[in-house]
Amino acid sequence: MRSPLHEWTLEPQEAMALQRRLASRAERRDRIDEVHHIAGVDIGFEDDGETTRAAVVLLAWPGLEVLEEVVHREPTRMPYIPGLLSFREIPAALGAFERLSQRPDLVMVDGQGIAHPRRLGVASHLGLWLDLPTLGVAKKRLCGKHGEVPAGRGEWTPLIDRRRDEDPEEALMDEAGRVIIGAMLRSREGVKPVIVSPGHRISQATALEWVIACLGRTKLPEPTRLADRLASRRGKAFTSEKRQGDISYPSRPRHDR
DNA sequence: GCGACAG
DNA sequence: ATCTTGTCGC
Repeated sequence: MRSPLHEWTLEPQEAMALQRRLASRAERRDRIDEVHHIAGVDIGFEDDGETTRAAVVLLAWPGLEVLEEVVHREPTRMPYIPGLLSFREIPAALGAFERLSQRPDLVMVDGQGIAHPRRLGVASHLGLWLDLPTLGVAKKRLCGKHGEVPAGRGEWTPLIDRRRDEDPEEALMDEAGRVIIGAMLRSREGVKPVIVSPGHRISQATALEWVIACLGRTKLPEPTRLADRLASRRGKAFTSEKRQGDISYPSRPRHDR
């Protein structure tokens, strides 16, 4: 997948064309080895968006202890355009992964996997570049429809979309020819559901299983929650470079997100 | 033509 | 995403 021809600064039209080509290579079937390490990824911005800050947290499975964390900063290359998010966030994410001492067996990304108009959300795109199993955990919907989401923790409802650039071999379709692109998961009672969708080398069912397995008492699963905190300016004063081992964080009263 | 629109 | 204080509830 790694190709020097893949420019990260592209015109919207070119970026969309590239997404269509890459989407056909994103696998929706499980191709995961034994999971011992799970990584959480999230991106933040500084200086009015001039700088992109990528955070990666490596956790042990089972146990979810934090083994390593990396924060990487670099100049932002593209503006935010709905549907083209990966081109803006992935370069920095790759920089952070290069500094990680070991490759995880599964990566959880803040954003969509295939729950995307062209079936290539940031989680899918990143998975192709890293050639690792990835899944997306998003807080908001990009496309697709769904019914009411059950109230109980761990319950979910499928996120359905009309058929678009689908690969009949991999797509999960219903009798009406529509596609299941993700799941609206109630990760916590009384809180808006998160959207879980496969990124690369993982199925919808397995993606959901892993997210549920990594759920704590908060809305976001541990990998994404920790990466989110690290990438957010909340951790700014404490995330100068890279740290390892057991780390204690200053706990501030927060309620959501 | 009129909304919707990840982070 | 980011800018921001207090406030409500487990």
